Amino acid sequence: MMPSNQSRPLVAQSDGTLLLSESHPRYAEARDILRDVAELRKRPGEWHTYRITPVTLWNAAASGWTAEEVVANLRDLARYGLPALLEAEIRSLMGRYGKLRLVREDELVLRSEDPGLLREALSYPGVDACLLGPPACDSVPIRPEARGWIKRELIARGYPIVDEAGYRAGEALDVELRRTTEDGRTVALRDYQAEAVEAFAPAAGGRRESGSGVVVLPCGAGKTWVGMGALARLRCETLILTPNATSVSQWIRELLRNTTLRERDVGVYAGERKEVRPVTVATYQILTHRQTKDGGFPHWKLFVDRNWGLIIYDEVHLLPAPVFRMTADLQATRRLGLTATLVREDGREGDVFALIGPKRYDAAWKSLEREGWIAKPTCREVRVPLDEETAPLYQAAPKRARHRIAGENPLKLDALRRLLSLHPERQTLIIGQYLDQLRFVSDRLGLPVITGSMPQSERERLFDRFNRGELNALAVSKVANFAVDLPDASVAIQISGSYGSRQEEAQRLGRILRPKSNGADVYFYSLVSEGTDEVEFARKRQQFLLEQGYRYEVDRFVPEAPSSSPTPAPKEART
DNA sequence: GATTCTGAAA
DNA sequence: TTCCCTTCAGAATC
Repeated sequence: MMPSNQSRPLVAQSDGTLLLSESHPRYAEARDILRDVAELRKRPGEWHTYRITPVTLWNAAASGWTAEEVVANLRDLARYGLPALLEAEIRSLMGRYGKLRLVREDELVLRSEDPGLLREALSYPGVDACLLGPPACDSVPIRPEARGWIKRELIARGYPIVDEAGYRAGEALDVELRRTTEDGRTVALRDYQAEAVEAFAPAAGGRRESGSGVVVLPCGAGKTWVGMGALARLRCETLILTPNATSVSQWIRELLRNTTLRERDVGVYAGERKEVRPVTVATYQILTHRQTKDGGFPHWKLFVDRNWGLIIYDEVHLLPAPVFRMTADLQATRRLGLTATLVREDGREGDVFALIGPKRYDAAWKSLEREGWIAKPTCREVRVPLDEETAPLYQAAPKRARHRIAGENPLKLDALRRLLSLHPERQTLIIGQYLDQLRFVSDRLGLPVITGSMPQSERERLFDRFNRGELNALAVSKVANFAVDLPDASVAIQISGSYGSRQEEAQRLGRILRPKSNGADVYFYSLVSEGTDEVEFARKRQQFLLEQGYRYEVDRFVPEAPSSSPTPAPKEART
């Protein structure tokens, strides 16, 4: 029998760091709880590092957790107890959630049953400019235009505001999901998509503060369907914002195919076309475009051109700062954020929470995989040594230049050849960061390479050949991060990547996650130069996928000595 | 009038 | 911290 202190899987530190033992029998139970109340930071081996932050606690509170439940669960899991400091922090932060509420009375009012808390919150500089009149003991009238500003400002200071002031209905729109598409396929939301719509906009009344917030779904799980479901539920004129033009046409196509909207109801506001229709799809880019350096934002009027009842923010983790600013002024309009990850590289999770809303629904990648909605990937990191010429070059190079030398390690070509030979029948994408390297690889392997400078028409020709199986492998640059219409492959090999972008890693894996017609598993390889900074960068990039429950195995590529007979690379699996 | 090219911004 | 891709707008070219 285990000693009693070994019977618990978690070590909790007073700064909010939580260490979870992977091999512990209660690991799965603990992981499911930490998913709701903390975020995973590192997963290097036996001990997984989680972190509790104010935003993770408030998201937990928004989805119904009480401080008492969080404390009780952590206590039950913590091997050496829950540090008093951390417990106090959890109680204090979560205790504040719901204590400050924005409500609509005759006017917009910030209300609290805790006069001390309200006084504290109002004491911060700038807050008095938001007030419409003098504060009473338990409430204070707020200027309607300051609704977003005050939420954002106070959350940054540790005071979350629950917004129950409701939303304008927007112009009504007669729209529903079709029963079947024109080519006869049945239109229906999957269970998790319907649950997400329900969590965002409950059918009958429901919680007054829902109707704004974020739905988290993995790539390929059909986020547009959640958007269409919300549209059909709320039946109002809707503005949809997306990160790029490909995604704009995808939204338009899906809306026409699966809802009762007709062509004249749906508009594109991007590039050449500036249509404003009952449902309008625009890019973030056009909204943030400015004529001159000091000029305003000429396209912002789109936000008020019509009486939108709903704004959908696709890929909300990419929302640019200026659109955040604009969104602060639009708090009376319902907002739906869609994303595969709430994590932002710029650390503005608090802005998403305050200005779009709390997390309303979150489907774990792993559970969708079990149900067959996304493919099951095998992820391998392959360590490739530097050759005799490159190693001294790397050592001598200034720190800044090293990443590129490691990324372009010529031995990666041999490793690539070997990986390709493992899956000769599979459609394979080779994804890289440097155009020089991609051209080198494509030249040696006799493959076409697609980069940003290739015209769209030519890309499509290559995609067609790839989809028809005339081409087994295709090298692609960073276009892979953006082009939504990239064909389906079942093997992806990453030969170089940018400095630790978790976002990018998820996108690239997403390229192969669409379920295969034959139900086949898929493979994701990442080539990393051994003994270089790339190892650390790769670790950082992998973080998000590890958080979703994927694991990477580490192999070492052993180049064949030119004279000796070829031997297979010894495999050394690590976690 | 439509297209391709170019530069700036992020 | 670089490299890369995308987008917008206006100019050049057919």
